[in-house]
Amino acid sequence: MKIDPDSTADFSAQIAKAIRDAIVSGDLLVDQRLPSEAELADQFDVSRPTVREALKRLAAQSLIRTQRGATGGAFVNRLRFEEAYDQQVTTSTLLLSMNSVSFDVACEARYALERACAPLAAQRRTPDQLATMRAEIHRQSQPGLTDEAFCASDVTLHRALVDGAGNKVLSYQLAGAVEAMQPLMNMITFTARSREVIVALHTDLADALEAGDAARTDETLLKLESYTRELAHSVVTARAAKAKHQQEAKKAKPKERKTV
Amino acid sequence: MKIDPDSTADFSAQIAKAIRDAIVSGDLLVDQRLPSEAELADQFDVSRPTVREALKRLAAQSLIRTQRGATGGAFVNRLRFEEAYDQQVTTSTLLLSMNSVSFDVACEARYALERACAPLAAQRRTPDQLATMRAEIHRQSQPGLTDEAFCASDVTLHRALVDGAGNKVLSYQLAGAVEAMQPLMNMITFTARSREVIVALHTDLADALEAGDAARTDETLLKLESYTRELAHSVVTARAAKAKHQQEAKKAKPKERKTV
DNA sequence: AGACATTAATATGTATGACAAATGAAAATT
DNA sequence: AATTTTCATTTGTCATACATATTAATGTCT
Repeated sequence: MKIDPDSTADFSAQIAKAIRDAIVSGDLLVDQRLPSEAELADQFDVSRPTVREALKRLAAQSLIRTQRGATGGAFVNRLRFEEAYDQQVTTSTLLLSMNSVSFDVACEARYALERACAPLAAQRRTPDQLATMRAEIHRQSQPGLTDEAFCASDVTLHRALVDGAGNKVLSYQLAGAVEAMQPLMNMITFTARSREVIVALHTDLADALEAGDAARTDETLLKLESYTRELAHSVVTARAAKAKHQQEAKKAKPKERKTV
Repeated sequence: MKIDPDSTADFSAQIAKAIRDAIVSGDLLVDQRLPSEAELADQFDVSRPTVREALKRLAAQSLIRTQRGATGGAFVNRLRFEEAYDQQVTTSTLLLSMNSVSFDVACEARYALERACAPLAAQRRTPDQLATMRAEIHRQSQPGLTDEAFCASDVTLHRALVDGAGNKVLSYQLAGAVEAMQPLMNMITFTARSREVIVALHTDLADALEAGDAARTDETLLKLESYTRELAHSVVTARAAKAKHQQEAKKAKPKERKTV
């Protein structure tokens, strides 16, 4: 194992890549122990801090875990779905917030993916998952609920729907899409009227799933999607109108400064 | 900013988490410069190597980028879809290979997701994307193609289908699902007959997309899924039969050792 | 004055050496 | 035989130094 001193990349990045490739290619197996930091430093002909930086990079991706002590060291980590979830969610959340993804695009993606689960969920959803959905629907109908709590409950309900498909890979792939939407959803102010509509649709959704009716599930999701987009749109136009109003007021009395 | 010396987690992990939270919460904005390593070391009351390990963790997740020189430092990185793709693909690939996910489960997830794109793609696919699909279909009909090249072409074709939905979020979410399947697909040996069938189905798929026929696109994808699963199943049973045969042969002549 | 070379300052990248702390295995003791 | 002690190994952390890249300021020459 050697690295290229002329490469533009850092040594630690090159070393991390070399080890990562070895893991992905199956050269290093799960739970297998890597050489100690000192040995790696020898092999790659770099210092120990440099090796450590490389190992921390891999640890950040959950590719290895480290253990102190006599029989310790760095071990190839069995990547679990739960760990992968978390990374997916943060990555997806940042992707949406940093790339000015419109609400419509994100919403379309989310419901397209959920609808992909619908037929499977109608067929396989467990009583437990159905109960989770009913419980969340009940919570959503409570009057005192904050908008954030309402959105969080919405995410839980939709996660139950996705998990209802009984396919771990599907659940994993959709976790990001569903949860990453939450910050965008949180920007919506839910009126009593809109909550009522959403709860009704959620109830339809649970009913359709309980009946094992894939077509009705799909229809309900379509309705939910269009209603959600309507809601978001009305929020956006309301904000724009408000901003315009404030701007005109400012023009009329230019002497007044911000009192925020 | 302070860290907990009594925590079980490494200092570098704690510092990475603190900075990551600041980025995710919007406390640190895109392209904003972090304090220098020396300043961070002061603020967190740790040494510079420890700060560097934390920064390398964040760099591994593409959350920051670093630049050398007088005006250099660590900057909050705008997470691009392309970078996120790569991480998604490696993560998904490892998830599948390390958790003994069955071909059926992965295949089901993949086609469920692709079918979610189908109606959108039928409506929006660009001529360019259609041309890509046609070109790959043509390549797949070449006789000299290796199995690996055939699978790679398959991935390219399906990526074009997914991208045809014209939704970046959707494309990103599905990149992992589609590409992560390739190693599993590579295990299939394609006979001339099976390639013929697949190419025919791919042609149907392109035709349906060209006609903007969502229903036919969906049907074709369903056929492709069931055929793919049939193929995989036949491979598995063939292997099992072969293994059984070899085992019996071994039993008959126990003196023979492995000659591999 | 303007163009170019020099220097200095700042930051990351890397190396060296040291010590602390955790951990398990071997050795010593009861 | 069971328990305690010792010890070797390995990661975690620190301090310091130097190399290198990059920019800004400075100086020099035409």
